[in-house]
Amino acid sequence: MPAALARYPMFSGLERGDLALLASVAVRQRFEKGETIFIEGNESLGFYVVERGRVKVYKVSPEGKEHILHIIEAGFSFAEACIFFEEHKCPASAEALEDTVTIFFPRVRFLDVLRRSSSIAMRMLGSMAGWVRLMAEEVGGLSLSTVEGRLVHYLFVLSRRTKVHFKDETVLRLDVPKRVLASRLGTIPETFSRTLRKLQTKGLLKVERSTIKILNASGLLDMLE
Amino acid sequence: MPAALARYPMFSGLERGDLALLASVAVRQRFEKGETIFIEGNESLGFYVVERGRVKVYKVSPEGKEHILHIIEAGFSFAEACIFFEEHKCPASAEALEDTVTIFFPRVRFLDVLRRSSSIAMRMLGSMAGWVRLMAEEVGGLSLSTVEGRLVHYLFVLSRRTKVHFKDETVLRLDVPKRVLASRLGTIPETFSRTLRKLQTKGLLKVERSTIKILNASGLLDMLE
DNA sequence: CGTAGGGTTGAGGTTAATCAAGTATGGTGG
DNA sequence: CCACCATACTTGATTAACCTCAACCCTACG
Repeated sequence: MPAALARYPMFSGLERGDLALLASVAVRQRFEKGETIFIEGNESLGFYVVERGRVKVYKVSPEGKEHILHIIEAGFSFAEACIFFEEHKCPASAEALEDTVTIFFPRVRFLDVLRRSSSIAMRMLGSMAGWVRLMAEEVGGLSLSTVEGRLVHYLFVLSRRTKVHFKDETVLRLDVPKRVLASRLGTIPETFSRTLRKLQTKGLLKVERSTIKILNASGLLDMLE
Repeated sequence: MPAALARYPMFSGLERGDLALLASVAVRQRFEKGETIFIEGNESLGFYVVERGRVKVYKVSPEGKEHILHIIEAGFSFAEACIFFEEHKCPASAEALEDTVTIFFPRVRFLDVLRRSSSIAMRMLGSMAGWVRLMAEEVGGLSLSTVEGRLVHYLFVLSRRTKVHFKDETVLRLDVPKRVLASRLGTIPETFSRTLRKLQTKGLLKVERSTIKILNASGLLDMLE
């Protein structure tokens, strides 16, 4: 396991000893598609790195509506912050979007690891900082933009993540059901559908099932600025 | 200076040696009311603890509208996360809301401090985790609530911060101009004003200048659930 | 007394949620 | 292969929230 941990961005480049230390507390966990990993308000037990599969982190409003904060792809971590809260209560819930394998680091033992290795602590700081930035952008985006703007922004980010250039004729594949995407963008499937159609009507892109072809990249990007 | 640092929640209870280490890199900085501390996109130079005064952290939308993410009160820190970003670019801007004194920790020297003291690193992790939680709540609140809900929530948080009980006849003092509050709640002064009036019409509270008297605490709290 | 800034109010338009109904799509059992 | 159903998605009509713009009020202050 130690060497395997180095494959994850969060741990890559760490010394052998650090990796061994991490491995000594790591536990592999499996979740079926749709299975709950933890629920908002419950005690945080530790943090997770996704080895295979995909996880959604979400909050539920008082009225019962679900809003997805993040979709965690294989290779990335989540729930780091929870282990540092005084009452270690999770501020959100997590559920496997597909059959998923995670590497789990139990809270108390992992806190001890952090105290012992400043290299690992620094990685953790970097990882948490990434979350802060992401959420800062999220807050900015949510409060300042329309659904249309958020959707275009999502497509742009998606293209970077899949490492394709965002230009005319580029074809993007929506990797999650549209209703999940709608929740991710803070809206509902109906509005999502209509927004996609509007962009299509304007000739900016073409939708076919779950693939989207960019027809006018500069036109789309103009909407972000 | 070392002993003085222990007054801040972030550093309280640290050993003498850690405090000395911190003090050796700390620098006191002064900002006039309205003065910019840093601007989104610029390189992060370090992180700050507010000794006196108040600071707003905000983002500006493409259309030029400002949205305040946080108001940092005396005693609290901000911009921790920025020093860990690869390109260390600030994801938001900061400006003094009044004459302000900060304790500034330069990035490179502070990173060295973190490597040397795991106690300080753990404090830093705790502090960043606090930001993650705050922003998670913010995202939840922004996307799931109406202005009315956010306003009531703000009043509730304000009462906790000023350590008064949130019940009938409680008088709260808005400690920032209403237009700042509007921005903090992700709206504009007009809507803010109307929302306040609506709550008043419903007999839930009474507004006089910048003080608010709670008339029906349970009625207000019902709106959050 | 005039002006400026913060705040409030009104009319009108836009965005997006809700409710209700319709159209694929993809199994599953016969 | 087809009838059936469940689920995902789409579309339309209606409604509520809230932003925009424009005007107005009030207090402070020269």
